[in-house]
Formats: sequence, C-alpha cells, structure tokens
Amino acid sequence: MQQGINTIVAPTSEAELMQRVEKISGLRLSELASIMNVKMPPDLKRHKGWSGQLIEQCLGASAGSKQIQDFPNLGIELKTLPLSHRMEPLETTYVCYAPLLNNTGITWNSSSVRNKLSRVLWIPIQGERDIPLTDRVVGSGFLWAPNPQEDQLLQQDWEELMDMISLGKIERITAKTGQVLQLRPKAANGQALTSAVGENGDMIQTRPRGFYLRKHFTFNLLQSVFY
DNA sequence: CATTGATCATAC
DNA sequence: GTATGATCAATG
Repeated sequence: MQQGINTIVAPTSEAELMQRVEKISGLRLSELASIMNVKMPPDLKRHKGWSGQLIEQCLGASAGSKQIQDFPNLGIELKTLPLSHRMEPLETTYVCYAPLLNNTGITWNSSSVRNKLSRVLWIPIQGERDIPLTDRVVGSGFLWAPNPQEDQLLQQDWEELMDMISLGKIERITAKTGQVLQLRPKAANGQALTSAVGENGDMIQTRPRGFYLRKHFTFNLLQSVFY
C-alpha cells in the first residue's frame, strides 16, 4: 500500500497539492478507498458524488457545503471528470447553485461561477459504466484556468442566463440555452421548489437550478492541456 | 444514443 | 430549502 497520502490536512502550497495529485494518479478507486479507510459502494447509482468526495479527502480539501473553493487558501476548486476510454467527458460538470432572486448587482466578475472556475484542479477518472467502480483508475490531475476566449464564452452564457433569470424568463430557459454553460434543475427531486421572478415581475415557485459546463467545453480544455 | 430534465446522499 | 459532491435515466 502507498504511504503518506492518507492525510486529511489541507495542503499549504500548490506544490504540495500537486505532489498529492501525482501520488493518487494511476490508483484504482478501491485502492484509494482502502488507503482512506472508506467503504466502497457497489456503484454510483445511490452515491453519485462518492468518487468526488473520496478525492477531496485524499487531497485534503475542506469538506462541507460552504460556497467557497475547495482549497480557499490556494484559490483552487477541485473537480473530478469522468472520462471514456476515448478521453471524452461522460458527464457535464456541475459548477454551482444558481441564484434566482436578489441577483441585481452581481456581475460576471463577482459571480460564483467565475469564482469557482477561476482556477480548477481537474482530476480525470475512468467513468465508463461497464468498468466496475472498484477498478476505475484515477488519471493525472492538472491545474487549469480559463483562457481569455474561454472566459469570454462563459461570461456570454452567464450574462444571457442571468438576464433571463432577472427578467422573469426562467421558465423559458432550457438546457439548450448557452453555448458552454447550461442551467439545469438541481434538487433532490422534481417536487423541490424555490422562489424566482415571474414573467410579470411577480414571485413564482420553480425548480432550483444549477450551472453546468457542457461536455464539449471540458473536452476542449482537456485537448488544450494535453496537446 | 446523446441530451435534458430528474434524481441520490449528505450537512446544516 | 440551500448547497456541496455529482450521475442517472427517460426521452426525443
């Protein structure tokens, strides 16, 4: 068994964080779970965030549901990325909860989306469903920050979506809206409701939403990093 | 068969 | 309910 990576202490530097990232690269999820003394679920059907939380623990990310980056002292957000054998993302990437109310005054620069995506540690993980969870291998994690073009695309979509939300057009937003950023339901189930601005500026109840990165966006950033 | 809309676990 | 970690699975 590997030594020295079963830490829960937050990394104090980027170099320290990346050393830990290198140490878990190439390991199967079962090996990682064993090292961390975490029980493995049979699959992800009822444990969708399991691998993400396992990696968090391995790297010493601060747990919890706080609206901050995973490594606040380093300004780095952690995201796992399920990949096919062709190195293509298998899922969209959740970014953050979408504010539906009281969002006047929020700009792209002060938005949660930009804050979360300003610097991301991506950890690729084999994600194909025919590979048993236990055998899926962790890939080489890498640091990424949006380049000017990516930042502009994200800003465009964010502004379009936030405008619609502010103007009471949230029910007109579908997952098709946005080139690289999507707004989709984000809740425990379809019955969950939250307040939002309606068509006439009134208050309506709607499904909570979250921001997600489209797969082609994460695919492209993978390409730019590895080629 | 890719995508959209729905859903699962957990902390507070 | 809000927010974190996400993937599932019905549907077109």
